[in-house]
Amino acid sequence: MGREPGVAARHRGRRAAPHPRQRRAPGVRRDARERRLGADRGDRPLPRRDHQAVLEGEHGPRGAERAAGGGCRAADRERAAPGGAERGHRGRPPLRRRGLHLLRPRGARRGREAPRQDGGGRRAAGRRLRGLMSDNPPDRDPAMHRDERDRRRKLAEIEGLGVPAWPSRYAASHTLEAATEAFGDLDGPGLEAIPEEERTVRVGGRIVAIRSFGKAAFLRLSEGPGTLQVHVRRDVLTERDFAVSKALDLGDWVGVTGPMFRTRTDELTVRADSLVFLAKALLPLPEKWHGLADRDTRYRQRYLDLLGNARTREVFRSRAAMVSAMRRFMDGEGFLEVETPMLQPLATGAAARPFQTRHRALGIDLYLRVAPELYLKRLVVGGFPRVYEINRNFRNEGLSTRHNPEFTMLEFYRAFSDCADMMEITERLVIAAARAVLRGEPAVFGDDEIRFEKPFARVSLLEVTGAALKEQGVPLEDDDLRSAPPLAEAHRRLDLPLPPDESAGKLLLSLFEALAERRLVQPTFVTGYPVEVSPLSKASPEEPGITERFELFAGGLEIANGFSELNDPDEQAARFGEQMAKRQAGEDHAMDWDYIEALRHGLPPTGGCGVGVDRVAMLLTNSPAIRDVILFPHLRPREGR
RNA sequence: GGGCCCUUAGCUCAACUGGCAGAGCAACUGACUCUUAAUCAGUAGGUUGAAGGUUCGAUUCCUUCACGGCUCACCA
Repeated sequence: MGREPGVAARHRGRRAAPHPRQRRAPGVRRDARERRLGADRGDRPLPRRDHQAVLEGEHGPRGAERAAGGGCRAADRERAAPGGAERGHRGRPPLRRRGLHLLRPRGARRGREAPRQDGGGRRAAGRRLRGLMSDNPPDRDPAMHRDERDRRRKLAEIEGLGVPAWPSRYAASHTLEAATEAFGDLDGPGLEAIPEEERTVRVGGRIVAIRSFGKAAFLRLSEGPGTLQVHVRRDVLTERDFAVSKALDLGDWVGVTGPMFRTRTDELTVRADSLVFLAKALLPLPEKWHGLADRDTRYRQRYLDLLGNARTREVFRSRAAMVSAMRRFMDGEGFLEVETPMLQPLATGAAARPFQTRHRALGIDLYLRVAPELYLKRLVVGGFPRVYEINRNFRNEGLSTRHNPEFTMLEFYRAFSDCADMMEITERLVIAAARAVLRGEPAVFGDDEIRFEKPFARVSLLEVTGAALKEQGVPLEDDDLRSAPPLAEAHRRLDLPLPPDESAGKLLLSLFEALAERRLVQPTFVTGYPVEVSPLSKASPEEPGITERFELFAGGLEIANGFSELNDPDEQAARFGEQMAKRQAGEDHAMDWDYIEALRHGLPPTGGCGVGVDRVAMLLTNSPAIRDVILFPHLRPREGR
């Protein structure tokens, strides 16, 4: 609420003196100026059903009505008493809501008759509904877009013609995409050579462009990934269908039946022999040239973004393709897809602040999970040696271009595997995901080109951080990179804030994140994470302070984190204990005795890995912000207004 | 929470050093039966985010606030 249009509408409603408008009988031709939305492609394909119906003889207005009437009752009534529904509306002026004239001093001054009709029970119901939604009198309701009045008037015109305004069903013979595919290969003469019945289609879509010529018009329909032009002619349509066509607005949904042909400019087009009204858009489409540009509106009203911006639709198609490729890959590797609790009594598996909630019946507090990790490993204990889950995690932290409070992670575990195996499979997984979206092309991410090709670089945390420090003019010896005081000194010299826990491991990781992470553009496995920052990974037998763990970076983003799972229950209990002892402000660690008990039943040597699905989607769709790959990202709630 | 930036018609944006607030698109009225950002003629649409200050005069300069963005911090 409180979006710009509403605010402006409020001002206008209060003080603007609308220009007097001629009253017209329903169905009278409206303006003939053309309107249009930038041509684009739609998104979802429509289910193909009854595609043959039209080709089996349901041509013409009759058939169209039948389809529009949702079957039936409405259409049958219509046939029984043509124009019957019209009577109730005939003679009424177009929709104006009662009391509007009070706000129109100029019109009144000019002596123009103030509109004061009720518009029928349906109108009244709509008004009551709006009354419920808002404390404002309807005519100054800020929720009423300035264009909505006109659109409601046209809706009334359509209803006044006896046409069902909100039919239930539409039996298309083709999706727009399918119709284009079926006839797109034929040129004009080629189409003419086919009998009309055989090139007749029944298609539906949203009107995204109207170019009107008084007695004829071109409509551009959009539906799913398809788009198709429709030619409307007065000498072809029934009088009523033509009247409906004159009352259409951009954004409305219609269906048409007629033969395909090619225009003089060679565009594949349906000649509308009949036209069915399917649904009204009371609010206008996003702006036609620039699309929807306002970031905030794009996120808050994603449907408008999808409607107006082909690029947005493409991003989310790519994301879907990527996720299904990941799923196919895991299935192909013999992993079992599982679902583990989102509501957990303890938020474990990652060091992050959880969201807290309450279960009434049980009388307990629960947390939204921060990671599925410990549950998935319980499943390995239970005898599912390969499991994975693609699902949401919730972390009660700040929002940024790389963080959304809920994000999607693919997490998988494989028995008899270690960190190195996990790197190998992660590499193949990420390449498979990239291939599904990019089809072999390198990923363009900002100014960089990222090549998801075997083998990904491998580098140790010590090496890469040491090199970055050296470049910053703060060279440290290997020993110093493992020791807290020199690492803390490096922070001071580089004017970096110290992490709350000043262990050597945290300090090293802090320097890595500050100096090195962003520069890992090509896919790179970083290995050798200190034990202090890896409480769930197994320590290396050779280097006691170092774990068998890796993180994968690309485009400067962390996209995966995997390790040899710590399966010694005593060691795990000790690590949890250390964490609790060191508990810092904000860090909310807990001893998960239930998990320890599971480990005591014996977890085989297991490798695990989590992949940030949103982050990978960012890389593969060249999206600089995580919000661009999440359909409905979290935003600060709108205030005031 | 800190820093920087933005806010002008429904949308996208102009408006010189402080001097009558504009355009395109959308809307509305009219013309037009093959258009492709169709075209043509006309109409309407603004408390320039809010409040205060400086000034003869504020969209413009100053202060505060609000909304939004970016960024930093937080985020094993």
